[in-house]
Amino acid sequence: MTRTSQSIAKRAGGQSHQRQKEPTRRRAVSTEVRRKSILDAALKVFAKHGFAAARLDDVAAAAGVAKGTLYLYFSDKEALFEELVRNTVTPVLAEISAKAEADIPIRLFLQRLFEVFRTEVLGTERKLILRLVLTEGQRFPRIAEFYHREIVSRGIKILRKVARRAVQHGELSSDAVARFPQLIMAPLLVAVLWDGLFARFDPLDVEGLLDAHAEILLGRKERR
Amino acid sequence: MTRTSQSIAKRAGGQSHQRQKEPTRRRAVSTEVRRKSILDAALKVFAKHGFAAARLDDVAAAAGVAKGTLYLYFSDKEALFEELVRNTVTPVLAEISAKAEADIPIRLFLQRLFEVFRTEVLGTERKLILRLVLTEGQRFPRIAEFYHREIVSRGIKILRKVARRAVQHGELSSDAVARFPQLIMAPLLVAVLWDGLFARFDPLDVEGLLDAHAEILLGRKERR
Amino acid sequence: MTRTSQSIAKRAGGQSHQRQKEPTRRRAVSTEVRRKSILDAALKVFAKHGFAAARLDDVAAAAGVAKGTLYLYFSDKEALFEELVRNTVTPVLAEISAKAEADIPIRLFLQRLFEVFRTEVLGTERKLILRLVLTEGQRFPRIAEFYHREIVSRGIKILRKVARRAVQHGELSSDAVARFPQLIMAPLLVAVLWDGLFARFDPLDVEGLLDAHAEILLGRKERR
Amino acid sequence: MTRTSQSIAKRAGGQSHQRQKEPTRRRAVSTEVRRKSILDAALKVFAKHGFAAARLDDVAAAAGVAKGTLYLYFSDKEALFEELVRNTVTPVLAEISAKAEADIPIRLFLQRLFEVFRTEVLGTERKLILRLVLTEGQRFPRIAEFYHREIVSRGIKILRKVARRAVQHGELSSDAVARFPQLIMAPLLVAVLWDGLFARFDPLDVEGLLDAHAEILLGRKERR
DNA sequence: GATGAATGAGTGTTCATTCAT
DNA sequence: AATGAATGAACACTCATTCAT
Repeated sequence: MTRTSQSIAKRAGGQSHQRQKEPTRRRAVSTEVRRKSILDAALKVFAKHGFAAARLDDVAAAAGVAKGTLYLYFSDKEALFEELVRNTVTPVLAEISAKAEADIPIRLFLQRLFEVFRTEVLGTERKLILRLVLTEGQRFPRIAEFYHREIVSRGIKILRKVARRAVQHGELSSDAVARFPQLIMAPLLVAVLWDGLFARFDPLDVEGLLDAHAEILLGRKERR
Repeated sequence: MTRTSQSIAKRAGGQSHQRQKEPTRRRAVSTEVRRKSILDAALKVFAKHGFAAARLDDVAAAAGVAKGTLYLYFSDKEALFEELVRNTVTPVLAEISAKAEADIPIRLFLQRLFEVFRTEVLGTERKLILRLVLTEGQRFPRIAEFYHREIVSRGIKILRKVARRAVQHGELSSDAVARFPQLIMAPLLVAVLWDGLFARFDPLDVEGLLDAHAEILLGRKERR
Repeated sequence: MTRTSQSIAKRAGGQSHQRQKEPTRRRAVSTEVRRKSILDAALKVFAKHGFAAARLDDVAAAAGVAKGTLYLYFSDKEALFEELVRNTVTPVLAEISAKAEADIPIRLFLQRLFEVFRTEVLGTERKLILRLVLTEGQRFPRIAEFYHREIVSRGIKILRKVARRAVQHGELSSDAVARFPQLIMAPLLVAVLWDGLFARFDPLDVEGLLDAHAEILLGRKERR
Repeated sequence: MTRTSQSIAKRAGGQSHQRQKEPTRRRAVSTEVRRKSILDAALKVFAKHGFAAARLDDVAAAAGVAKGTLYLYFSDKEALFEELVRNTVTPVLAEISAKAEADIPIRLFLQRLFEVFRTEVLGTERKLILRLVLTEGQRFPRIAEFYHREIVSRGIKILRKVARRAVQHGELSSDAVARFPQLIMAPLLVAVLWDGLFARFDPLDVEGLLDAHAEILLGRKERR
């Protein structure tokens, strides 16, 4: 229930044997490493089976630790899942945000946004996280809220700003996208979902999809 | 594995028009009614907790039947879930298809499509089914495949036809939508997901979203 | 729990419609036939799965009646099982008894006893009943007691009489068999058990076994 | 079907003579002890109710462990039952075999065989195992096969060897027993069955029975 | 009498969580 | 900190029995 893992804090105390800094620091490193390996393992297992059907046994096995060890790093299954989302999620946004600051044409912005999404999300484990948020978020209000606060609303703000500027610059003929920046992201999410649902028997040409999407958003054919 | 012995004939089937005996008809009706009430209950429970976390006890209670009764109608939890999707899914498409047959302007078609989606999906339990397909489909290949075959691929075909016609009629300036009809549906799916994830603290103006979407697709402001 | 089946008794009463003898008698016949077919089915199913693992669904299906019908003939699963044993068991003994009455040499008696056992027990469904008694009897005191009273103790009495006579006639050199007539039957039971346990991969030459057994009992080689 | 994740290494295995760490050895011991207590409990419960009607709840309770613990030691109910048989079964044979090696007169051999059987089987829990094999073996082909391979066929081989030697030595006037060593064991099995079925109201004088049996086999009265 | 849909107590099995080592 | 054996609540599924028709 507590969303912070317990034992890490404890680390300072205990330790009757009077160890000097060396081992402590070594421990500290190894602690972070272990924590990371647990989260990696958890991502694999949660992505494959979903939250409810995922077994902590499998997570522990995949992480190469004992089951009890999980509870030294995360208070329970839910906390592990929530931390998983919190951990993997943030950095991408910064990148996009950075691209938006520069006063580039929206055509270029979209091109880069989609490119980043393709390489940094679809091509990586972030795709799994995103899918987990979409599929499990409803049952995890804290995750939904966190994701909305940290990612969605920020992303929307950025997109809206870019769109407004494009309208002002005459790059976009309507403010539709500025009012509903979700329209920019919708096909990206669909790509993620399609990949999980139908890719097996009907793969999606994501690049083509995003090109077409940009074309529509910009109201004309893009040259690439 | 399962050694089912008791079992009720699946669905009334042919409905041989005029059965003579009262009891038969009464049974048949009552059987269909009960089946329906189980599916209704299942939808509620699955939609709320997801497949894995849903308890058949709750389904039975919500349906007002004993737990064992579920097994007279569905061989196991998975079968119940799959039938749930199969049962609720089909009719909407017909409606949309009908609208597409008439040689109406794409502007009008989109308007009606979105209207049907808002009233017949978002406003009903179909929203829950759709969400279940999106969130659980990955773990239920049969459901994903069924849904793709019966709904998605058909829907895409219809949309593509409409889009092609619109291109020929000069209503659309590019064939982007014809190549990726998913772009038409993407915001609708996002609306469903948003509703489940963020509506609590950041409700989405679906009508506004869809208007803006139409505006973008058509490349100009719509008058409504 | 009641060891008599209920509904058969009821048959006399009820019947508001005033039927004459004809239908009643027809019913009576059909009742007995049905009862028999249920017992036949029960034997198959109990013999295959044992009492606890046998399913009344299967019994009903094999008997060609509805599940509820079983309860018109037998008060519950136990009663059905007990009646099964009671019904099939008795007649063989009479035959053996008959053979014993005649003042035949023990050599001949044994030869005939084994022959009857081979043809009337091992070759028939009685083998299954006997095996059921041996395997399930411990959990069904009433069956064990019934079987002991009706079959075992009577059989022992007969065998003892025959053995005593043989001792008096000098056909047997010791009264060992007269004291423990079980020794005559032991290989027969072993044959039944062996058949169920090991016959698949190590069939038993029952005829050879019984010949050898007779040879030992009589203290010399038999000519056949 | 089963997705066992926790699992304790089956049996200590090689017992690598000298382990250094206390805890390892303590665990090992305690593990073996617990395993044994579960098997003991299982024997009681299976012997009383038979396999199908035995409840693992009862086994766990009798073993003084939680129900889940059973699954740390045995993959499922069947495995528990099979291991039960495998575990308890072997040692007796060695004893008998040992007695057979010595070139003792068959009269003595039988005397000792019966004695061992009375004290080491009838007087112990092995009686229960033997009875379980006889009563449940038909439904457990692996058990039947195992028992045949490990016990029955070996036992028969030993008995046959002894019998042949006795024939050669003129101790037995016929080779009947050599051809069908089952005839030696039959009364022993009958004793086990009788004990379970009829002992309540008609106890069997096993010693007398076996004496009489030896007398018949040897063709003359034994002096004891 | 006969049916078979409905019941619900009962049971094998799983798995998140704890805790002695 | 780490382990992994132990726990026991939880849950899917079964099947003897009932009863309305």
